[in-house]
Amino acid sequence: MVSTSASPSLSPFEPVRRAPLSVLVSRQMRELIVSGVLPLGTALPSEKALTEQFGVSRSTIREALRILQAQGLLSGGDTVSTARPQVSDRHVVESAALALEAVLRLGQVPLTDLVALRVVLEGAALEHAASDPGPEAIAEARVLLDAMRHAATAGDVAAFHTADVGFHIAMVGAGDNVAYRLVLGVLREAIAVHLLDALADLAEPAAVLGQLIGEHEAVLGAVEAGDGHAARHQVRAHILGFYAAHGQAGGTP
Amino acid sequence: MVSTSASPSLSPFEPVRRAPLSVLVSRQMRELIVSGVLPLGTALPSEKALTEQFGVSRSTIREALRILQAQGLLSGGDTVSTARPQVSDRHVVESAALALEAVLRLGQVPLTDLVALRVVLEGAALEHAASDPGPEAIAEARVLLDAMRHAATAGDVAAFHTADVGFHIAMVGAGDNVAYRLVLGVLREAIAVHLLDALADLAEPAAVLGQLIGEHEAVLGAVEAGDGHAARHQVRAHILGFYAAHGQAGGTP
DNA sequence: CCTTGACTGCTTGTCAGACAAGTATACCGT
DNA sequence: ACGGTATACTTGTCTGACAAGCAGTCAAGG
Repeated sequence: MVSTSASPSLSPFEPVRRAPLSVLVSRQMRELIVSGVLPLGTALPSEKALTEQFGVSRSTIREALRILQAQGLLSGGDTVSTARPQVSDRHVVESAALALEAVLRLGQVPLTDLVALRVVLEGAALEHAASDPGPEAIAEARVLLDAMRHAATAGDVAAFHTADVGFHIAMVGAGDNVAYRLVLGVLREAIAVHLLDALADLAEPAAVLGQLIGEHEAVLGAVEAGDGHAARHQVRAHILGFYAAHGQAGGTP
Repeated sequence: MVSTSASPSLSPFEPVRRAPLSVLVSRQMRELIVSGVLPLGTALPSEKALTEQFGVSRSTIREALRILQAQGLLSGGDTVSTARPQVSDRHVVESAALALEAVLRLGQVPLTDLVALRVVLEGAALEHAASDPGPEAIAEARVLLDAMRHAATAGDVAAFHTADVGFHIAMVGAGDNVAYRLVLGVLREAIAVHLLDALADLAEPAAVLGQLIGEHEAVLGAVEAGDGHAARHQVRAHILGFYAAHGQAGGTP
């Protein structure tokens, strides 16, 4: 039975607008998940079992499960299989990115605002990272820098872009602040499509990619040298410079 | 008929794992929404009509609608009514905030990291705002500051908290960068519960609230004076000071 | 003319039951 | 012990049904 204890009708003349059962069930399950009662990786019982546990029909359970999957708290939903959905948190970030992308594409947020935010955030993250860079993140960044070089010589813009995104994420991850990594991950994912458009529309790809690689090297060098100030300014110049030169391609004015 | 044209099986030996129809339908509808074919405020057709348009059964349509509601792209879902869900973007931010809150409560992000992020972000936003503060935002901030004073004298911690949150949002909104407002809104919503706990646990509420009001006044003054540097440093001190003194209450270590 | 009331649809929320396709498991023969 | 089959179970989807609420419509009565 779903507890319907919520919302005591404070104003007696307003009819009690209870939420649909499916939403109530999803909230209860959500609470079980985020409160840790159902640890990450737990496989949920079958829909029939949930039917009995919550005292509602399978349709209702299924709607609740869809809600939780959309919120990123349950795996699955992307493929049809008999595998039971698992409690997961990987898709939560993806869900947040999806939300941000929706706001973006609905035209509520100009790209320039988003870029300004990214400059501030990434600058701060790198400044923080420079004080004590994680060695494995630095190593990963170096690998991705190599990948960028190869992609540039091969003229593979898409591969370059992938490595580029990875590089920035790795650099931000070199600091140990999870919040930076999270928000910047979302930001990047939302901006990525614009960026790829801009790269694809380049008149002289080789020259631009070469310059970008140089700027990446400078950023990496500054962080390795522990010079947070320089890292911040260089990443700022790197991002703003690119958007000033090639940012108009994507379309968002 | 839902177009199943996506994902041409590139590797013929991997069985084509198509996504459930409900997910496909939700993606199509999502695309219609974010691409602007269905403008904000549009009321969706009835479920039966959608049934015919997409060539799937009502159960499938309903699951798709639940997904879109969870993503914040459709209104409704919180109350049961015959009103058709409307295309909306207000709930998208809420959805992002929900995702962030989930990550937080799952223990993936320490509160200190989040606070550090907020300091950087809010500092940058206020520095930006100081260069050209929106007068109506400033007026709103002043009203909320008054509300804080009244709440403090009345000893109403909850009201103080509400006004506090509103003040910070108004100040950030004084700059015209939508991205700052968006992300900080999400951040605040995620932090809010910790903050309220901390306020409720104060040993000497009156003194602390008084000090907070003073700090808020200083921040407002700096922005009005156009001194971005001072605004950034003051809001930084304001946030870090509070969390250093009272931040342990919420529980997240 | 305006209000009131009943009636008729239509919509959502929920349930029960059915079936296909795929998978896991148990069981059985070698 | 091992391989292969049969069975049970799971998810995805459809169909049909019913209660409750809301929007009209339309006639009766003031």
